[in-house]
Amino acid sequence: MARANPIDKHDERRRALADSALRTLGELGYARSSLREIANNSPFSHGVVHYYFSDKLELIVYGVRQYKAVCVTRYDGVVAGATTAGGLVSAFADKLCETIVDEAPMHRLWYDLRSQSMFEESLREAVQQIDHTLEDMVWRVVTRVAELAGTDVALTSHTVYGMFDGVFQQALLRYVAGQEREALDDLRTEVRALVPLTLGAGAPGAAGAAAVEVRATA
Amino acid sequence: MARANPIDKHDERRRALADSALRTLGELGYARSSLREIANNSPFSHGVVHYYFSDKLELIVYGVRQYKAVCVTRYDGVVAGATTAGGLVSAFADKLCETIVDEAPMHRLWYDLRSQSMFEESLREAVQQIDHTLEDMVWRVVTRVAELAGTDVALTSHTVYGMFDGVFQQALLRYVAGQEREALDDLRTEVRALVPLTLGAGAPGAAGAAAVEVRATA
DNA sequence: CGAAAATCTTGACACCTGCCCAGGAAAATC
DNA sequence: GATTTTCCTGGGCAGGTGTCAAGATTTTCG
Repeated sequence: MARANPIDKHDERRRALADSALRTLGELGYARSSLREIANNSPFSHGVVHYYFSDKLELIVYGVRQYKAVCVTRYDGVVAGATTAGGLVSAFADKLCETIVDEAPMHRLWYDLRSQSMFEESLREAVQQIDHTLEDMVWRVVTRVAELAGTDVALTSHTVYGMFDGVFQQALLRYVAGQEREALDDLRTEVRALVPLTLGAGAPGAAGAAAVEVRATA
Repeated sequence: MARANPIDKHDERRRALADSALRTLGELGYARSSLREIANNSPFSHGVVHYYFSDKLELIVYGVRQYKAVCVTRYDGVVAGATTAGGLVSAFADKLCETIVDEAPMHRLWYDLRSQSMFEESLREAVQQIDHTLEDMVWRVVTRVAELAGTDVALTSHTVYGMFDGVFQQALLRYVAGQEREALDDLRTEVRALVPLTLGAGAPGAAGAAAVEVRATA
C-alpha cells in the first residue's frame, strides 16, 4: 500500500498540531495560551512544537491562517444558490448568525489576534492578508446582491467590509457576554437593513435599495 | 494654607498612577505590560501599585475608564457648534481622523482590552459600559445631523455605532501599520458617505440623505 | 535484521510574572 | 519634638513562560 509523501506527512502533522492549538487558543485567547496548555489539550507533548514550528507565533499564525482559509469560503454556497437579492441578503444574515453560534471561540481569537497585530509587528502581515480575504468575501456577497437587484454597490469594498465587520464584532461581543438571543436577532435585522444601504439607486424599477429591503424584511 | 482632602489626594494619586500606566499599556498592549515595566515608565516603584489598587486588572480598567470618560466628550463641541448637517458630518470625520493621529496608542489599547473581555469575564462589565458611552456619543452626533437635515435616523443607535466603530477600527489598523495617509483619507470619505446613509428620507426638501451628501462632499 | 533517519518525550535553563510584606521615609497630628 | 498615620521602597516568593538539547522511541529502508 502506497505511503504518503514524507513532506505531506510533515505538513499533515503541522496541520493537526495547529488544529489542536486552535481549540485551546479559542478558549483562552492569545495571551493566556501557553505551549504547555496547548499541548495538554492535544495528543502531543509541549516540546514537539519546536520540531514543527520555529516559534509560538508561527504556530498560532499558521493555525489562524488555516482556519480563516476555510472560513472565507463559507459564503460561496449562499452566493451561488441565491436567486433573488432579498433571499441572498437573508441567507447571508443567517450564515453570519450561524457562524457566531458555531464558532464563537474562533472569531474572538481572530479579533484578539488582530488587536495584537497593532502591537506586535510580526503579526501584521498575516493579519492584513486575512483581513483582505475577508473583505473580498463580503464583497462577493454584496456585489452579487447588487447584481440580482439590477444595480451596483455605491461604496468601496473596504468601507463595506468595515461596517459589516463592525456590526459582526458587536454581535460577537454580546453573544459571548451571554446575550445570545439579542445579539443574533439584532445582527440579523442589522444586516438586512444595511445591505440595501450599500446599493446605488439601481437602474430598473424603483430605488434598488428600497426594493431589496422590502423583500428582505418580508 | 488649606490642604487637600486626604481622600482627594488618594484619588489624585490613583489617577496619576493609572495615567502613567496608560502610557506603557498603549505602547506594549495589555498582555506585555508587566507591573514592573509600567512602574519603570513612571515615577513610582512597582510595589506601590498594590497600595492603590487591589489588582493589576483594577489599575488597567481604572485607567481606561478614565481615558474614555474624557474621550467621550470630544465630539460635544463639534455637535454644539454645528450649523449645517454637512458641516457637522465633515467636522465629525475630521475629529475622528484627529484622534487617530493624536491617540492611536490609546485606541489600540481599547480594542485590545475589548477583545480580552471576550476571554476574561472580569473585564466585561467595564468594557460594556464604555462601549455604551461610545455608542451614545456617536448617537448624539448622528441625531444632530438628522435634526439639522430635517429628518431622522433610520437605524438603531447600536447599528450605527457598530458600523462606525468598524470603519474606525479598520482605519486604525491601517494607520498603525504605517499606511497613515491612506487610512485617514479613506476614513474621512467613508464617514461622509456613511452618515447620510443612516438618515431616513426626511420631511422637507428632497431625500434627506442626498441633500446632506451634497453638502458633505462639496 | 540492523543502521540510519525521523519523530517525539522529558527535564532543565534562564527569565519573567503578579503579589505580598517587612521596614523605612515622609507627613500629619498633637 | 514626639507620636501616630500615611505612604512608598525594594526584595523575595511561588509559580509560570518560551526555548532548547539530550535521549528514547518509532519509522524507514538497504
